[in-house]
Amino acid sequence: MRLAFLGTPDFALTTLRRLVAAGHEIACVYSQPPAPRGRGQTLKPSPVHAFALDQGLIVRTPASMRDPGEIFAFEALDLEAAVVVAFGQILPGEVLDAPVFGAFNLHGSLLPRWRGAAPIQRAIMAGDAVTGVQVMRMTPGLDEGPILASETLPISSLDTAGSIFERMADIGAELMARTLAAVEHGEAIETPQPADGVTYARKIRPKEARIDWSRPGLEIDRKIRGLSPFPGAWFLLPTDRGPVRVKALLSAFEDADGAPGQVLDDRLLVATGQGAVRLLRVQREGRGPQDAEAFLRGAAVAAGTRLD
RNA sequence: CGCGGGGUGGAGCAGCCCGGUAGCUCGUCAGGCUCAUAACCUGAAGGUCACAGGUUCAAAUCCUGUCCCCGCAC
Repeated sequence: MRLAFLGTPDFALTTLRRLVAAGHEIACVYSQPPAPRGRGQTLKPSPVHAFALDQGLIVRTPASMRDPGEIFAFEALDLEAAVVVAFGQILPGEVLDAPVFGAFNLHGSLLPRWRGAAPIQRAIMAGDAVTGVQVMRMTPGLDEGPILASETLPISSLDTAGSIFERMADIGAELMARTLAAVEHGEAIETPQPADGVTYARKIRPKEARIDWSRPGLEIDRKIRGLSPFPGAWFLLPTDRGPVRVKALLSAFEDADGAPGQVLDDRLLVATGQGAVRLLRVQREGRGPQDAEAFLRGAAVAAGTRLD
């Protein structure tokens, strides 16, 4: 089919690759404009943008798809369908209606639960045992369109946002490819979302990444895994040279008691407001991520240490 | 030129400020001990201290430049 692809991060790139491999004609790729991110303030194209350039695809990075000129250009593409995955912008109705078959979005939750920006992270932080990935027809409302395809994924106690993203990207890409084929052949079935069970997945803000050890251990464990690897739940570790910021990337809840923030053994078991959390993978500032074992080899944390 | 941290045997780190024999926790190999353990004991191999210059009697350490990695901010 003749498609436009709208997406930005690696998660979206997986689907774009799949659609290219499936032989679809990618009339244009849209992505968020290069921003001065990373160290050094350099302008860096998004993963989708970089891939598109590499493939020789046409790329557009408008600041807003609501711009009348952009809408006009989009309509002029004469599309059969638009595929949207983690694009990062709300699309106006004119854009959604422009392609013959409409616009389809890949979403990382079992709708209507976790509509919005950060469904995977919020599902883990809420302690959901199951999540999923779905293809939905886009409508003007926020993630309110009918569902065309759905696949569930269990969330284990050792899953992180990163591990779920990884699995979901592959499954989702496949799901989107199959759904487009069905749409093309007029075999797609659209099911409206249930009216009940609507929740919203607020965007992750760096501010919420600081660990408050007085919170219940289960909640802290979920936060650690839900925010891993990005932005990463963190705390301060006292050292000879002052407090060092350490990210917790993986953890497990354990039943143990102590003053919140106090380390209970020499293997990073930390007391919380209720129960304890064992840190399994960490990253201190300036260093790369490492398993607790490796971390402790170079920087032993004695029982009794108070984390902040 | 946004701010900051880092590159030291296979892994993780200390040493650098105040130049002067390469250190710690592990891993590996050999041997010993134990019913057993992330167990313990003995011994061994393994490093041009990221790279290139400079200063010095002497540089991991001080100075200059380059490459790579990471945290914040976004």
